[in-house]
Amino acid sequence: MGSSKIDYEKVLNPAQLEAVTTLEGPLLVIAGAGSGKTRTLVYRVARLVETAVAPESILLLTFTRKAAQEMLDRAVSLSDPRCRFVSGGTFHSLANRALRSYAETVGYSRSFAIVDRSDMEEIVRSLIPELRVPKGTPRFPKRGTLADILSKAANLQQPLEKVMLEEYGHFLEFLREIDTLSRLYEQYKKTHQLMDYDDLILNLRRILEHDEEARKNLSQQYRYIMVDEYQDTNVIQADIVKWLAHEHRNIMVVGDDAQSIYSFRGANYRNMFDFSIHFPEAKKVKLEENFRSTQPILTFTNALMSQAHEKFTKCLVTKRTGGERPRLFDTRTAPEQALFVGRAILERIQQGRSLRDCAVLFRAAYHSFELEAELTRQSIPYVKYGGFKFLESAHIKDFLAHLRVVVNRDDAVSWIRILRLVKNVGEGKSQSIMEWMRAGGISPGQLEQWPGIGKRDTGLGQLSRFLGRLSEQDMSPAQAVEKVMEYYLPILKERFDDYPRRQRELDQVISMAGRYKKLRSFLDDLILDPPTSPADLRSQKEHEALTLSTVHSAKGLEWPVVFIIWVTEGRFPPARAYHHPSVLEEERRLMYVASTRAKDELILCYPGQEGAPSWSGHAIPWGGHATSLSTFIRDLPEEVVSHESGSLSSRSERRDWQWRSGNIESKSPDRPSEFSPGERVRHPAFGPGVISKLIGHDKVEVFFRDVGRKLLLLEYTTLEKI
DNA sequence: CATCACGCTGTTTTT
DNA sequence: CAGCGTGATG
Repeated sequence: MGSSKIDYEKVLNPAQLEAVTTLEGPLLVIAGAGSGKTRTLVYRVARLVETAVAPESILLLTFTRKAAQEMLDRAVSLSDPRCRFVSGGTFHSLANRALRSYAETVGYSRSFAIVDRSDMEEIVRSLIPELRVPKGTPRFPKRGTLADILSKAANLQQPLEKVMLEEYGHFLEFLREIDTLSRLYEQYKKTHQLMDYDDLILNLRRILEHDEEARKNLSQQYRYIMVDEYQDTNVIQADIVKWLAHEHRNIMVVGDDAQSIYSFRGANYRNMFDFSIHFPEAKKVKLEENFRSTQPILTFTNALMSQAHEKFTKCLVTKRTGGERPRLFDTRTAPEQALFVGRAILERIQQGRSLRDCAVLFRAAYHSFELEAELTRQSIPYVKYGGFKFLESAHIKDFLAHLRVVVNRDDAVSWIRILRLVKNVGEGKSQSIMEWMRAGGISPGQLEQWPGIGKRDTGLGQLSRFLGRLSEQDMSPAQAVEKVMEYYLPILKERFDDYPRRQRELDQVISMAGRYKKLRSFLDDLILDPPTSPADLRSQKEHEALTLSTVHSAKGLEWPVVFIIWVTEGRFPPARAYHHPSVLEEERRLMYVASTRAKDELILCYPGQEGAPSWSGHAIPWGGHATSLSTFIRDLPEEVVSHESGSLSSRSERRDWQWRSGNIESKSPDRPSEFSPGERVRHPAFGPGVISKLIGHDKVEVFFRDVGRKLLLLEYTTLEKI
């Protein structure tokens, strides 16, 4: 390699070098956290391109598209601009691309639409009446749960009964109904040319299995395949890999069994073990040297994982010297935890850290609500990742639905959405209009010819003419979104009081459309690679801000200072109570992923009040168990993690947060007397109901701050009783 | 069709 | 508690 810009032997350690220079044949890389996995992939891409492999014939499958893009960008700046032409993306985007050519094989048209999770739930909702569940049946699962069950069965490729036995035992009595639902759902998708996330990969596999030509074409197109985060793939994805690499066998998979945290999606780290069964000649490489964290942090994570039941890796070690033990703080209660973290962040800033150096990680998005209120009070800027699905908020879905029906006329979900936005049209009318259109092969612009149209249905005429214009000419995505905005803005204003914010968000979506030539690619990308927050849409400029993130969204990232907050809560159903081994196992992996994000400093905290009430200040009703930080952390020895108290020192401080967080009950004699009618007061939590009780007024005006799915109350004003 | 009062129920993570 | 679904009422 005389022409190489890169001196691989110098920049890579021996294990990495082996992984990078083994270009032919199957290769399994077991890579511990922070062991330079991404680096290895990037260099391998560069190496392949340097050795005159056509970039288009390299496929890099990652967990998110962003991850693929970042790796390819790095490869470009490292070696060769042609690395830009490497195909990178997720299994889902690969499947989408393939299915746009071969959908007929699996009985679909190539113009099928993709439904996201909320669409799926909407379909399920519309099918439930057909199950004839007697009304008032107690404990029939909610649509979200039903969607979970269907999706899990699809992902695990197991019969409903088995999935329900294992994980939804409390719903077994409804097996028949759910089974029917499953069939109805499949049928619905077929008739309306819809595929959900699971169908994408399932159908890709089906094509690879049954369509010899497609298989040939695809495996010839991608001669060198790399899969990142292999521990997070499921059996279907493993099969896809198997088929794609069956002939040429140039397949490299990279993963860390300990970091498998997507079991809820059917991911199985055993795929890592099974790789050698499908590819017996596979070479194995272990990356064990950690380049990220200090040794005390790694000692902690090693201790954590040594208790795991099934594992086949590795002890993490580093050459980095020094560093402090991770610290574990018992903050007594959840509100104190928020205060504690807020303060600790400020301390780090005073010590010269930048906000960008710090991150706070947690298991579920809502766990940071209290902290967010605290950060707002302290005017600490933060960016939050994970949890709330920006794209699934009503106004965005409504807006996009108008485009989706133009691209795919059969997309019933979107049809019903936009029809119901029309005045005087609800569930009933939208359904019958749908059926009439399907039966007569009516085009969107002919909507106003619906025989059932009444004098008051002028809105239908408007919609009809609008859709007619929209589908007439071959519009660019940029023009199309402008047109939709024109039509939709009045509806938006009427339906939402907070329309200025929503309009701004729509403007951001609109601005994305300019980058696309085809409307369909624009819509597909929004579903397959959704922006995680409105902030994400703003130019990707780095903010000088603290990061808050769910552990899931923090995968692959690192920060000098990492806080982990673990919030007290119960678990449901009882069969999966917190002490259940499978829950502990899952939690342990999460904790592992979270703690291996830290470079220099790791701070864990938990509200230690055992059995503390968890939900809205009430005891957990279903007999589940409230727990503080799982015992597998608390029982770690002092040498590994220092146990400290994070409780607030002074009594007055404690009183202060107590009422600020709404913990004082209405009957409490301690009710703050500062409240007087008409006064505007800052208050961090809970809704008007609580406040009313607290202050003894039944009219309050509240001021919310939008923190995603939930609104956080910041201020309120009492109103005089009339 | 839209609105409201009432009763029931309870996890989260993402493509 | 609060979010959701249901059933009754304009």
